[in-house]
Amino acid sequence: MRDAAPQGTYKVQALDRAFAVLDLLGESDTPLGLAQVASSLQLHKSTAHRFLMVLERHRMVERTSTGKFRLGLRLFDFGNRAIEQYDLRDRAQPHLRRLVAETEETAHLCILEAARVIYIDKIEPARSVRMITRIGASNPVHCTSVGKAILAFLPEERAAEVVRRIRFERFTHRTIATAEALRTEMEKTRRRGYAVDDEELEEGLRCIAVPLLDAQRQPVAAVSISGPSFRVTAQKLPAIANHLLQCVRGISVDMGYISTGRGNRATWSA
Amino acid sequence: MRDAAPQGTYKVQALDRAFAVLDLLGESDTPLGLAQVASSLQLHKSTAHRFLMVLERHRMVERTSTGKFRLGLRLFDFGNRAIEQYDLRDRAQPHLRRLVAETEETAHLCILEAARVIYIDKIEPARSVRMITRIGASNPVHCTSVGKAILAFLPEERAAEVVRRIRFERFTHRTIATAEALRTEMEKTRRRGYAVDDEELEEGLRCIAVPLLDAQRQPVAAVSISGPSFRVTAQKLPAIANHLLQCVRGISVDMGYISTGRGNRATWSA
DNA sequence: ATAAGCTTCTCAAAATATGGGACCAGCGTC
DNA sequence: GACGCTGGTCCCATATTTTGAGAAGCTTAT
Repeated sequence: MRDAAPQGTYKVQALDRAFAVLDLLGESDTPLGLAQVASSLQLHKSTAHRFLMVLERHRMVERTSTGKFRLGLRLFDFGNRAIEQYDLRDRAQPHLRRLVAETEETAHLCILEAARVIYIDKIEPARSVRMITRIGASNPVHCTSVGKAILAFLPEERAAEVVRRIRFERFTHRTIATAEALRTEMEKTRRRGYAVDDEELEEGLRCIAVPLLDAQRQPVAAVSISGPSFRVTAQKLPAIANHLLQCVRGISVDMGYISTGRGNRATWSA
Repeated sequence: MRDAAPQGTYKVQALDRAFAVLDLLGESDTPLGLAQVASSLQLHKSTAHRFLMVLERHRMVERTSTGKFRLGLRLFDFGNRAIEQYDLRDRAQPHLRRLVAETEETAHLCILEAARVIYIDKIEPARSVRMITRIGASNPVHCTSVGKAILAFLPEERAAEVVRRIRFERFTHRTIATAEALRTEMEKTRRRGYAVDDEELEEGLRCIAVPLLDAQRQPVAAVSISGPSFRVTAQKLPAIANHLLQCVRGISVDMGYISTGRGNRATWSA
């Protein structure tokens, strides 16, 4: 209803509607009244009301003192359970902190899903202008350093699959706009070992990322450093890349992807 | 279906079922197959399948390589949006970090919902045994320091309302078991300015908490320090309480609840 | 006071989800 | 290597569930 048609052969109207409601509330930065929800979603008052009541019972939404609705904390609970399974986040955090201390710029930890990268964690340096990214949010692969870092080290087929799904949306005049250009960029990335987003997503923002490889040498995530272009200059990139590489190495060890010593157990096959 | 009857007059079967599915997946620490989901929830394969497909389309669940289901990252996204509105978390984090550095024990940030406290954030000291709490999880008010800290400073009516909702479940032999006992504990808490949970939730775990008051002097959250009883000794409590008080003061300032200087804008009324 | 706007509730109509069951695929066993 | 299982996908007539019109209650602004 809201974003794109509920394509797919399986349909449960109630769910589509419920999620549309949650989406709407999540999108809005101010709580919404019943009437607003109903009209935004073209639902009848009565229907919207019932949904909201049920969602409230499940604590998926909650009411402010004025009776308006906003997202509920049950979602927060679910969300945390959802990433828990990837305990990557927890393990990576200390390493990211060190990275931020070293570089004095914002670090992100991301994973790939479909043709988008999802921000799993963000660490900001002590005093810096707050970056706008929100943990849990996502961006297209083709215009982010993290996306490119993962993509570049994915096996041919899977990479192709991802590229096929990209809608080459443009954000700045530097945004990579064709699969072709992306392909050569991947080459470059592989050669130098790190990916760069040079104001391709946002004017004035430069990012650099390296992939985190699991025991099978498959990229499962990426770590990046982002900052204003005037601070994250081209000259500094190699040095930052080094910090990044050390950081992911640390995470890999912690995750058990690479053993520190030698006499280690054989690699698993998932 | 799952936990308690879907009471309440408003009903949307599909939603109850969908959430039951999510719940199940969230509860399980290993991905589940269609058959498992269907039988656990007493749904027909066919129905469970349809739900899972729809949930997958919405990225509320995702499939592992083996075809099993687990919670999806969309939930992570929603969850983060949900707490964003309380930007308390972000603002409090630096202060909590300092607190942890000072005390070398685990700090929690919690808010009250109904008769439970929800863990909004957790910071652990550099090297410590991992605490079992999960961010997003919740505990009853009557057996947590944070719960008591908030409760004690709530206006009479609201506190009574909360107490009325408590089911005095026992966890250890020290758990407060009656409204009466809780009431006197509240007195004590108010007098000394901080709340203590002395192995009331878990054997060997001692916690201490102070409330975070908003501009109207209403408790909106609580900050606690938790640790093994042998480290967090009775003698140390006052000292820790001091750190806690400084911490919440810092947060209050950051949130604009208390102005540092004098000539400030009038207080709002929500 | 009065009206406008928003929310809550009821109920008959009908569209929606349901689940029985067929079909298919993979796996472990014999 | 074949067989039988268990587990997953798909289709469709049925009836259960959701739907939404509208009436009634509230709240807030005029």
